[in-house]
Amino acid sequence: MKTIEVKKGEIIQRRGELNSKIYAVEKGLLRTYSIDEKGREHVFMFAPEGWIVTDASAVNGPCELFIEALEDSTLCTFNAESEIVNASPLALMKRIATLQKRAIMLMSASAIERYHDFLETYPDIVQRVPQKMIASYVGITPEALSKVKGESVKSK
Amino acid sequence: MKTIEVKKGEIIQRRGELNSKIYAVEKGLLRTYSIDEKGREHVFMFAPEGWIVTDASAVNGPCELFIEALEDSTLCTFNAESEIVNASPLALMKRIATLQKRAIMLMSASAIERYHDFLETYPDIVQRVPQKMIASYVGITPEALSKVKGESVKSK
DNA sequence: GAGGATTCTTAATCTAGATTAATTGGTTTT
DNA sequence: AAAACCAATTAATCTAGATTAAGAATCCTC
Repeated sequence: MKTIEVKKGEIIQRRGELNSKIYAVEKGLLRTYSIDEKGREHVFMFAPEGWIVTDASAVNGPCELFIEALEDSTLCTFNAESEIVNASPLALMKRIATLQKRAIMLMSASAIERYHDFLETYPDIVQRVPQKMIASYVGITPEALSKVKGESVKSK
Repeated sequence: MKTIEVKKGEIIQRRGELNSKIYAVEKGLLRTYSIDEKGREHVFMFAPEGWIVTDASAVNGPCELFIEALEDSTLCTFNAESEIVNASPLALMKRIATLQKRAIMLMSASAIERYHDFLETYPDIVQRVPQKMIASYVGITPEALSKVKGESVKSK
C-alpha cells in the first residue's frame, strides 16, 4: 500500500492494462469510464473523498475501464492481486449492492429518475463535474439532460 | 448449509424479507427479478445449474429481489449473514465483474446486442425460459424482442 | 487579452423501442 | 372438447431520447 498524488486530467489506469489496483480516494475526485466500439465514453462511476475504485473486470486479466482524475487528488493504492483476498467481504457486498441498484435503475427508471438517483448517490459533486459526464453517467446525451432538467423545472 | 427441493413456479424469496440467503443451483433453473413502482417486472439474472444467487441489496436489511424457480430445482442454501464472511472474495469479485459488464451493456449496447449478450451469457437456456422473460432481461418489451429478432433474421 | 477550442443550451428532425390492439396457437380448467 | 386464459407474433401509432445544427458562455493557450 502506498499513497500517490495525481493531477487533474491524469489517466491513472487504461483499458487493457494488467496491473489492476484498488484506489481509495483521500482527497479529490476520480471517474471510471468505458469506451464502446463506436468510440463513445460511458461514465461508470464517480469517486469523491472516501470512495473506493477498482476495475473488477478480471482479477488477473486486462481491465475494462479507464480511471481518470477529475481534480488534483490524493490516493491510497493497494495491489489488487494480493490485497483483494484480504479485503472485507462486506465491502465487496456493498459494492455488489451498489452495482445491483445501478443495473436495476438502468432497466426500469426514466432518464430524469436516474438523474435524481445520481443526485442522491453523489450529493456533493454536481458542481464539480461537467454536465456531459453527468449525462454520460445517467446514460443519455448532454442535450437530453439539458432538456429533461428544463422540463422538470417548468413543471413545478 | 442445507439442500432443499423446490417446485416450478415456487417463489423462494420475496422483496422485503430479512432472511437473505445464498442459493447454489445444483439442478434446475431460477430467476431473480425486481418489481418497479409501476408494477413492472424486471428480470435481473437467471441461474441454471452451477450458478449462485444472492440478493446483495443489504447484508442485514430487507432484500430487493424476488427469486423464483422456473423449473423443479435442487438448491444448496447458505445463511448469508454467517457464510458471506467466509465466502471466497474471488467469487465475489467474479460477481462484481458480471454486474459491471451488465451495467455497461445496459448503458452502451442496443437491444439486439444485449440479446446476443444474453445468448452468450446463458448459452443453454434459450429454450427453457419464455420469450417475455428474455425480453425483460434484455430490458425491452416482448413485442420489441419479436421485432428485432425478425429484423436480424431478414437482414441475413 | 485575443483567438481558438470546449461546454452548455435550445430547437428541429429522426429513430429505437413503447404502447395498443388484433390474431393465432397452447395450456389449463371444468 | 369447449371455455377461459396465457404466450407469441405482427402491425399501426406514439414518445423518450438521439442526432444534427447553431448560438452563447466559459475555458485554455499563446
